[in-house]
Amino acid sequence: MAGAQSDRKGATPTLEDVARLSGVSTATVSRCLNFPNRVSEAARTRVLSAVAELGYSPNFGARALAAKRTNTIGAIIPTMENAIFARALQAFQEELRQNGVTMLVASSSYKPELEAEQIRTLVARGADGLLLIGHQRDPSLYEFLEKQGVPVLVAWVHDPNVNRLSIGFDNRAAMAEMTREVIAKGHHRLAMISAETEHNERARERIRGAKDVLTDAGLGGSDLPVIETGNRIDGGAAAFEAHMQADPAPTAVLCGNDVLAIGALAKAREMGLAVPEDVSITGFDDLEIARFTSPPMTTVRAPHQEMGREAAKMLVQMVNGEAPDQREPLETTISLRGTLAPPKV
Amino acid sequence: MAGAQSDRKGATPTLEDVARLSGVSTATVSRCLNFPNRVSEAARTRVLSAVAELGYSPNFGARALAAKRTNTIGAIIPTMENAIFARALQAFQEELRQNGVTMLVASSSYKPELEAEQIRTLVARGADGLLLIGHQRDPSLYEFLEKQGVPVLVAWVHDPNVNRLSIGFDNRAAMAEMTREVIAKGHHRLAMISAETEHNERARERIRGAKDVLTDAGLGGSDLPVIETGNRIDGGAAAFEAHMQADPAPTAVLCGNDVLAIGALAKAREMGLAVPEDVSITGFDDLEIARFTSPPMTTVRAPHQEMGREAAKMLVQMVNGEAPDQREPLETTISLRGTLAPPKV
DNA sequence: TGATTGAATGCAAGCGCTTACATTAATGAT
DNA sequence: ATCATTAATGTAAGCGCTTGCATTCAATCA
Repeated sequence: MAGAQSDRKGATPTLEDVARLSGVSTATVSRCLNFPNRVSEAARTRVLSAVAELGYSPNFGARALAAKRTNTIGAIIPTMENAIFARALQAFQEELRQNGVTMLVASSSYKPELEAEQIRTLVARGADGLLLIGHQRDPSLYEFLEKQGVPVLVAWVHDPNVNRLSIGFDNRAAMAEMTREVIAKGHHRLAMISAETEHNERARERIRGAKDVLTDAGLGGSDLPVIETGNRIDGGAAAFEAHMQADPAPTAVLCGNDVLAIGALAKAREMGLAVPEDVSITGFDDLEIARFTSPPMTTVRAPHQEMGREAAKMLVQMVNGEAPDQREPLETTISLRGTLAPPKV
Repeated sequence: MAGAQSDRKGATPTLEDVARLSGVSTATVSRCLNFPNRVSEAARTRVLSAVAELGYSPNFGARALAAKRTNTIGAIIPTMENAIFARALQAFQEELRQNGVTMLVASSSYKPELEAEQIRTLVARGADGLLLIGHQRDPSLYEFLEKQGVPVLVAWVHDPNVNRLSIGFDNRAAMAEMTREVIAKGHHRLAMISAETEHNERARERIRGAKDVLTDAGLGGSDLPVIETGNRIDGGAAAFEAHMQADPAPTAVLCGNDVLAIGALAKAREMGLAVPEDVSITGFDDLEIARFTSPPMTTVRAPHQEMGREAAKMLVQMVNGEAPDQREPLETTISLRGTLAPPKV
């Protein structure tokens, strides 16, 4: 009765149907599909035409079960609502697709417990590898992944002190460079608006970068007023307002990212403060909109698309059992635009 | 020898290991995990503690193969870079998660061929159901999905003339309402900036909505100047500039979405035109940033999160073989803010 | 010519789970 | 006490694919 059940018309064709139609064994069909050059030319053409004729498409579950591999890579990002992750992810997905692997995304809303759950879910779903943002998370998660044999790549950071493959830029150095630009304009009283740092090393590193430079310049880095807030425009606006209550008020406000900076800029306008005459504002990320604010935003440009693409390449290697080299940090640049100028005298 | 291979320590535990440890059959373990109330209290506690002790987690491929179901739902959106899809997707994912289903996303970059490929990929990957944006696509794709038995839900539109389950709002009516607001302010010369309409019925419907109202008001709807452009800020800026070359120039520019409107607004400023004194601008979507532009943007608010959440609920029903009712269109509202005012006399 | 080799293929044993069906135990109705 | 009914569990047959090993056959070598 072999094959009787798959003879029913209408049923999804199986490997066996293809084998029967092309007059070879299922093993040959399987090999033909997975390692085309392991079968003879003749067999290959017969199989391929049978595949086309039947409209055969391999069953994912069966393949995963037998091959112990799903050709799926998971990505967990803090939020989809920030264009910056979206853009990197888009590039990541495109590159994966070219390699025949599918992306599984989840977002953690910046919550570690949720992220832990997502990690377990994606692993249970058979992700062959995982892309995570930032190194910081409970060590037991890394142990879990190690035990499960799921390779991990960490993106968005570059920290030579951590011995784990990553692809990213140096958040601390980037913010330091921006801070140097700011004090080079003659600012002495700075303030900073940051994303919440508790579970976010990128945010912390950016603050450190700013403080480093201020300290070196004898401007008391440890005294830098920093307000942490959620990554939303209104959070940036509120923090800016709070900073400007200080007396004397800062002449420049560094923002940990563009979303916060846009909020700050909007609030400045609302408060009747001219930017950059009364106060300078800087961002980080270089979202598309940064070129269209009024005045256009001075911000840090990080190569998000490149990061996504490279991440995909590395991860593909990793799930294939190769060990890619740790990359050098990606370059960031300062986009000098209208929101930064010397302070009034 | 049963189970000999899974006795090796270190290997991932299987259902059989759990069964052995808890002294029941694999069938009982399986039932306990999938339908807890089909097994006795006693068995349940034993099984559950065995699961915990072994750190058992079901094998995805095996489960998919045996159950012919993956508990995965695919979503294909035009782009991740627009916050509006991201927000809906986030809500969609959250709701799915609560129902134990995982989301598989792909983005098509507004390209039909790419979308077709993504649809096939997601189906091959075992998606139990699919969320798609808009009705418009090659009929053969719908046939394919039908043949594969994969239920589809279409979001972002509500068209009573199409006999296919959908969740969304009435793009045409929403834009009509906005247009009515505009002419109620006394505008006679309008222009419109739209996303590219070729494969985008939402964009087309919005244009129609505007024209409907103008025609009814005796303002020659069919003469409405419309410029189509890519969904980017700079596209909106360029289109705005082009519209303003007309003589006489329009006194109000309707934009098909907020991204375009932000571009228009930025260009107006650059051209030295005051908004809303010299020209009114309206958007569509109500992105977070719409409240923070200068002046704040008058736009159409659509309930994206609700749409995402409802879509998830409906799709979960659908993959469970239930047939949810077609929902009424979701309500849109006009957010009247600063970019709309009567024209100068 | 016979032995050796390697490429191409086939055979068949799983991969780990679900579920139809069979079996047993417990309950209630008569 | 008897039988029908229901609840709980077990048995075992797949689900559709991959892959180790065995087999075949033609080419190559001594």
